[in-house]
Amino acid sequence: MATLKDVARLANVDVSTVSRALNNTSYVHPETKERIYAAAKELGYRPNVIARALRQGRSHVIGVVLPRLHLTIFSEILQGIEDEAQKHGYMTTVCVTEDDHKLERDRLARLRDSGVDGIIIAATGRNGRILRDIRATGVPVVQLVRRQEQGLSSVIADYEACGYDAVKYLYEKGCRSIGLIAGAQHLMPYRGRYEGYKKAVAELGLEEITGSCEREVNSFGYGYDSANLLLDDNPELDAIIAAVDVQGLGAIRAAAERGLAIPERLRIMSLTGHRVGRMLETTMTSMEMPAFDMGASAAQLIIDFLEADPKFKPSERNTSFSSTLVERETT
Amino acid sequence: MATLKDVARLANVDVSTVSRALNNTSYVHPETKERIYAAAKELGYRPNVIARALRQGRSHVIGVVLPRLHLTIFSEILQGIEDEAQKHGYMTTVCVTEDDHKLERDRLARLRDSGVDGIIIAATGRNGRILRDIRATGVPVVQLVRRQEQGLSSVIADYEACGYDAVKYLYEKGCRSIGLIAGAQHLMPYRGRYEGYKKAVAELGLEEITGSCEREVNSFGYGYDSANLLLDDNPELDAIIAAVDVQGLGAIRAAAERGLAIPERLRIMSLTGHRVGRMLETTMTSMEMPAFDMGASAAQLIIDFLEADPKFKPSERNTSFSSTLVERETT
DNA sequence: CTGAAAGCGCTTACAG
DNA sequence: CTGAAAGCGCTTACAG
Repeated sequence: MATLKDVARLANVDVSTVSRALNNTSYVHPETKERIYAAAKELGYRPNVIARALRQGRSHVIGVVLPRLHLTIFSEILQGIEDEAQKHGYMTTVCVTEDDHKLERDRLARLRDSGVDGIIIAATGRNGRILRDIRATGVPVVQLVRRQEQGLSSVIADYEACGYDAVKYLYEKGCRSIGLIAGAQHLMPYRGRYEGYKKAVAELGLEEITGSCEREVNSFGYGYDSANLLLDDNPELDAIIAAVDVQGLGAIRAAAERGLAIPERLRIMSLTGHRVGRMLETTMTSMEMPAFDMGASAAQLIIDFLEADPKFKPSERNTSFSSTLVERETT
Repeated sequence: MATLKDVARLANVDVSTVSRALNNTSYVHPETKERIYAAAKELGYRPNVIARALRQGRSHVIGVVLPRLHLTIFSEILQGIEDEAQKHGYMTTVCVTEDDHKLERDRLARLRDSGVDGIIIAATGRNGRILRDIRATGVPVVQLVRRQEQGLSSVIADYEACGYDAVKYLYEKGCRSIGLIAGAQHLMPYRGRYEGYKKAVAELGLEEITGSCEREVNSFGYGYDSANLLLDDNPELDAIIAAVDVQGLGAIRAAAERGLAIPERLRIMSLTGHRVGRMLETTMTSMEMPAFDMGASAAQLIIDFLEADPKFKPSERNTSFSSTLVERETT
């Protein structure tokens, strides 16, 4: 690979001049510039980003830490992050934690040591100390989807409204026995959805019916088992609200196995719609959050911070997006 | 952040000694070592990987280029890659191309310039030249899933056997009019599956019935439209083979809309099973490739190359994995 | 067994 | 408008 030095030699100038010309970082005589560009082109010069990173103390890499990608909203969110990052010349490096806080800790350590410029994370909520330590060294950290920590910026959706609106919607459809697959209550999205559900159920004078099980929360099995428990305990149940789409798939499957007609006998919906809901034998009603925009927004937050004047670094910011109900066949 | 220099000062030795002690790269007196470890610990020293990368000319990052992650086998494959990479101290940076060769070209350029040590790619097949150029600079390149180029190592599945076995299986189930959703014939997995299908159909004396449409190939819509075309043109059709799961979802949906009972009236299966097949209202039969292992194997190939003695760099290697039929409810 | 020096490829004050 | 020099934080021959 050709280096700055090679270009400098060919163009008959100093490396510093080449650097200035190529980066447009200060005035260079047009003729000199011309020569430099020609030389760079001839040699197929590509700047060594590692050397640049070392010198500038900036790697132009954003670390992204997510629980999982497959069959979750996170793969759509990630697209938003990458899109925004690429636009501004940043690369992205993604770590998947499976919601295991030890894995998460390990990945965060690696990211820190690998010199990422910023971190976007949908956290387990068990590594707040590390996140704050990282933040304290000047590396911006943005919480995504889950606002688990105080003092760190965040981009989330309005989960409480999701839960609330879903109940109201199902009530209007005629449902009077509405079950919620509750999820992990130490994670704010699940907690928020439950709070909204609870509020609506109370307002409507309905019974609170929630179910959960011991399996990994963001999974088909969790939805399947929880739906079965709900249906066992509440034979009169006429609606199930799942927190996320894969849980909804599990609930649909459970209903199918029991021969419960959807939506006539049992209505099912998810509070975190993503693409899969539209692709089913019976398409699934869901609350859809603007996943792509949320990802882009998180990346924007990081980049704003990084590109800001060191004297005026933006402070903590918390953004909440609204979800919208998309009606399909399961209700 | 503490640097080597800080540690050296505290331990009263030269930075070079600290480096040797911390990296175990040559004998250091036990007592000195002790002092150095203590100093490093006290300062919370973390090596600056960017500086190390610049000095060693190795970044310990593997670039991964994939068409997409959502609802494809690639998310499982990626887990295999990351698992293997992490084990050997490599990070991974993932780019998604949407099978757009311009995007792919751009991402490859970025990866090259960002100094990745190796590249794993499921390519569009339109940037062979660039891939070979990258390979020529000593950066190992492994083709994954799609073996589009000669002269570059690859990890694939036996697509032809998949197509062949699927037809034989359906024939044994009593099917005599078996349609194939063909997919993009310039991509080797689709081509291979078609060849296997063709061979089996010929052996069995059946009619060759294939369908395709103009949409993005790895999508629900492609499966949905193709299935509808197949069913319009061949009312007697009693089986549909989809290349990938999302196409299968599309076919299931199309059948459901037409009121065709699955599997009694129409059998449907996919040749690239991943997790979603088990999560459906009617679970889907599929050929399952060992996705995780394939990813791990690709990463292994890259790492073997990188860790090998410069004088004995391993040469091109092509690995093919077998798929296994998993029978579910759609057949 | 350890130190001093060179250098990876850049950028950026500092002169002039 | 451009050059010379320093330095980012490491590693690694080279001496001794």
